[in-house]
Amino acid sequence: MPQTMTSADLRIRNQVRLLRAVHDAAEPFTRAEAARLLGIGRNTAAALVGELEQARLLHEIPAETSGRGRPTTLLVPHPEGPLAFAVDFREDTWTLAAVELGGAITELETGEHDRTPNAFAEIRTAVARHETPRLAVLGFATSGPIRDGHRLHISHLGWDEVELDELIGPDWPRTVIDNDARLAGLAEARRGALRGMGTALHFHIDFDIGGTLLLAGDAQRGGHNTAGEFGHMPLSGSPLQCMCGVQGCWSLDVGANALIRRFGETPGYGAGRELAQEVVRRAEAGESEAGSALDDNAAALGKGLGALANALDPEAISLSGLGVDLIRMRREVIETHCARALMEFRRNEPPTITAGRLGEAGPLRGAAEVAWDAILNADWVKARLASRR
Amino acid sequence: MPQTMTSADLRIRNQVRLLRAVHDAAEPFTRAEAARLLGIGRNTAAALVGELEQARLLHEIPAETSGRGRPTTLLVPHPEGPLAFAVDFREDTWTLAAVELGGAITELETGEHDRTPNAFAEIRTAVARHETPRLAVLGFATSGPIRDGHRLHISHLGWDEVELDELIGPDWPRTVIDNDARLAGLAEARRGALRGMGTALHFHIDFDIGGTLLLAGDAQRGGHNTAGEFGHMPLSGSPLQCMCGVQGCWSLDVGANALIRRFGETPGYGAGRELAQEVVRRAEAGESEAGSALDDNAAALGKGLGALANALDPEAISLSGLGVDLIRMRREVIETHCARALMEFRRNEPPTITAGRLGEAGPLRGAAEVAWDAILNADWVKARLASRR
DNA sequence: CAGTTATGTTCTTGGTACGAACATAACAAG
DNA sequence: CTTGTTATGTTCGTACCAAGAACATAACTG
Repeated sequence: MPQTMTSADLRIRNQVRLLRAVHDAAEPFTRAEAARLLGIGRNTAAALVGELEQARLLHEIPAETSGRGRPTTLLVPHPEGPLAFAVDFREDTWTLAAVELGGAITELETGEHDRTPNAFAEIRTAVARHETPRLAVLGFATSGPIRDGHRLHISHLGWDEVELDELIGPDWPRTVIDNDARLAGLAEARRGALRGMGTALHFHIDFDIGGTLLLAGDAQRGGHNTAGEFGHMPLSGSPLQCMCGVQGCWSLDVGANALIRRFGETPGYGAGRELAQEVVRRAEAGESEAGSALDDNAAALGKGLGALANALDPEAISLSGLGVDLIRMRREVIETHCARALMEFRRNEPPTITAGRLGEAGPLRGAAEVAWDAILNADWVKARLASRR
Repeated sequence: MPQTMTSADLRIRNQVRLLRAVHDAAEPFTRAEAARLLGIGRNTAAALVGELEQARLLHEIPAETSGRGRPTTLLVPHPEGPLAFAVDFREDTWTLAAVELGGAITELETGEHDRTPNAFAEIRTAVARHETPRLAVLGFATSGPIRDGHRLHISHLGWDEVELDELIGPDWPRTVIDNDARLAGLAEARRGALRGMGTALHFHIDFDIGGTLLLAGDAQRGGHNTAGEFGHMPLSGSPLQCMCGVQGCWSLDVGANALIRRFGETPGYGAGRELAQEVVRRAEAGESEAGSALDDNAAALGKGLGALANALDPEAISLSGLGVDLIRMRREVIETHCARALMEFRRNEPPTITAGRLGEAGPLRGAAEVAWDAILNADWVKARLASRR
């Protein structure tokens, strides 16, 4: 509500703040705590909550009493309240889940797909199978950049700027779509390792590196919605040509493709991920060639992270995908090379480098976040309150 | 005002929005236009403006009548309203200026300094010479990172993490300090080449490269206030060791130091800037060795810009310092190498690369912006309204 | 069992923006 | 020169909001 603001909008605004607080909180809180949190009176809080309860957005349940004072109620999502559906669309499979206010997630269905845009229709059917009047919004995580918000490019499926407006038609629920690496980062920023950070970075390391800059819990999208291709900066000095059309990309030295290339296989997609996992297993088993491949990967990763830290000064950096393995097995290599790439004056407070806390669920959780973001605003809440009185 | 919000705060909020609009507008606007802009009624606008006039924050002057309708007034800064002072602190000199709401700037004094922290005391004296009750806040642009907002490091003056809290004491006016490259970028984003951009980058090219990421008109500061050291990423493949302690920095190939090194001089500070300017002049005169040095500089610049564009997806990039010369004389080289470093799928909409519009005044104008930012908020305006009724 | 404490509830109050109706000062057309 | 048109200013009554004070309530404590 950056624009007009009447006293009636004030109420809505506080209700949105309250819903947002409930959604973002790590633990449920009581109505009295909510009043303190928002800086409003107990009487006002009661009025806000009352209306939200009527609109089936919040529900009050008796809080287990602790200490003195009149017992109060815990604010929880309404059992008949709106749901966000979240879809994680991967190379061969998809997952559909329902997410309540507050982030509680229930997996609804998973399926395989044929790697063609038909998959979207299948997913729409799956959504229909689980559709309920409670469904309010759908978040969709895919891979590859979505230019200008509607042209989807997934190179490993051979999708060349597929027009999303044709795949996601008017029969779809309200839908928000974004790419997996960005959404995984967003999820870490909201509910994972990057929670509470003002400036942070997240990288998902798969075949190559995708990532996102997170500022105050929001993922940055760039001018054409294609921000985040950190893997395509020449940060580790590779002499090779990248499939993206540029020479020397960081992704040539970090990720599954780099591991595979080391063992004489042609980088690409498909079975490459399993090959990379095998390299990790062998390295864990102590095989020296595999270990040294991991060393190189970790060194290049660290070097790039240090360079990015110079420019962007993150408080913390989280990793997902292969990054989790690298940090588990080669933390020291990463940190050493990161420090070496950091400007000297900042080596005494390097960014924390950590594994993401949401693991494989990152993109799905991130999709849920952007879905909820799309409705946790004055306009939607206002309409909801008006329709349910 | 993210926290409490009563109906009284609503008025303040709208008044801040109005002041912000006046400050940010390219051209003055009338009271009726203001009402439309803020989405409020004419009556409300009259009330807001009336109070702001009484607080000597806004002034109404008759607008030259155009077309039909009752004549209205133009909203301009109050002639006795608050002033921000802005300081640009450079290698050997400083400039002090006064800036009104809306950005109108008056230079007050310039001076030289002895390159020691004494300079701050001299500047404080100069401020005192021009001090008026109208002075509300001081913005200060310096060079070098200011860690955690209070430890200033200026390597070319040999200042190693000077404690700002000792230099800027309680006898100073309310003071906001930041580094020149970041402030120059902010100024471009607010009043220059990057105006209105959601995502943009600015780079100041001097001995090396400093810059800032600008999102929705705000410069990003990072977790320790040291974001912006883009020059210390290995973007152009230099094999050399950088003075910052890292190998391969972009700054080794772009900027005055790179030009100087090419001609056998030791990079460093002092006379280097003039040497670099001489190289530029010689190149303009057609001297081939100088021209080729410029080519290399421009190529490395373009390459780095492309890499950064992949990651951050700016709509536009502006340059200051030596960058202005490079873009004037070698635009094509920069753009060619930028395109080459861009991922293929985005080469058809590369970021606009342009010279900054504020030239040498960038840091000063940026300092004025952060100074005004510090007071154009609910708390300050509320206090001002309360004290002047 | 009485006192303490934290919270819920009720009612009054000051303040806000809005809408409608009217006033005003320019221009335009005859 | 007069009358209509147009955009803006002004006044007044209305709906709404959050705050504050006073009181009620339900636990715990000693």
